[in-house]
Amino acid sequence: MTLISPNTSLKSHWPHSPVRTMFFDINPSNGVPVYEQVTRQVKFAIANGAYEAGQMIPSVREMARNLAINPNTVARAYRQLQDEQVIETVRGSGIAVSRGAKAVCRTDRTKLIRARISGVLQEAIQSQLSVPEIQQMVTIELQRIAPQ
Amino acid sequence: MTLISPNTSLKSHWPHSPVRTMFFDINPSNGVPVYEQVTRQVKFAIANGAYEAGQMIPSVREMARNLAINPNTVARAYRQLQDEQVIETVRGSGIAVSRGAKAVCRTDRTKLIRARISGVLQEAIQSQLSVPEIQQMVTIELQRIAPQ
DNA sequence: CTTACTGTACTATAACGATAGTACAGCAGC
DNA sequence: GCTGCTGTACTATCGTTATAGTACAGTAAG
Repeated sequence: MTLISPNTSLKSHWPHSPVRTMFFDINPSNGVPVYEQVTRQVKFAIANGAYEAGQMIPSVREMARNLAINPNTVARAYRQLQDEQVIETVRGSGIAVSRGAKAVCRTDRTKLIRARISGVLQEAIQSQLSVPEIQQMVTIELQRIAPQ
Repeated sequence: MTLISPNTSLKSHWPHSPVRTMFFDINPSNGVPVYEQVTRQVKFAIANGAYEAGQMIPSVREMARNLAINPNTVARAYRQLQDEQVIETVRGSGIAVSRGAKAVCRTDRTKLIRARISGVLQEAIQSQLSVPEIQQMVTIELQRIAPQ
């Protein structure tokens, strides 16, 4: 888990939001490509309001340093986010969150999580575990992860 | 989804179980390596009793043909299962399910599914979705996958 | 013995993800 | 103008996964 603060030392062509902090968690041996983990977590951060529209996000090199990954990997993630209109580049200055980003990211977040849940449940059903067994596993694990 | 019948045309040094059928589902673009999908599903089949101890499982080449994948990939999966003592090779004849396999596979199945569920739930929590939201998603998807 | 199947062991190739390093154009601040 | 940052665009290398093809030793059945 890495602590990341949005970059506020540079001006964009939009007004800035107040400083926020965001937690990122990259797992290189996860099966999920690192660049996808980055795009996903930036989207989640925007969905949560950790990054507001117009705000600058950490530079490619800074993000790479913080996550202990290669700048090229971050650049690839940012390129993808840019293709999806989530962020806009201000050449020479940095990268800013787009205007409509929050709504898009909230939708994407729900879709992504729902798809993952669906996949796991399919796998569980296919492995011949009973529905009550699966429900119990979910309940116990959820209790363990998010107590109370 | 591919229908696979256990190979009963060959004799092993153990008595045979009656013929069973087993469903395999390989997704090449899943993020999960194909050879791992094969090992996992063979384990699940043994856990379910679809393959009993002493019974011969489909040959490398037959499995590859049925799943439309490369024989080398199947061989790699079988090698891994052999390392884990789940199957034993009878050179020239084929591959048989080991004696203690079922218990091992049942344990492994539970561990694997539990780990996947835990991972997804962690991701959901980390993405700032609320516990009730997650519970609702699980309920709905489970209902959709395994109705009634 | 011959034939046809087994598992196993290579080599080679391709695709993809990730890293390392270099380079260049644009902007901010001094 | 100079310095230091920014994004972007390469090239090269490495490891993993998957495929294709070939080869060889062992077994079963005729």
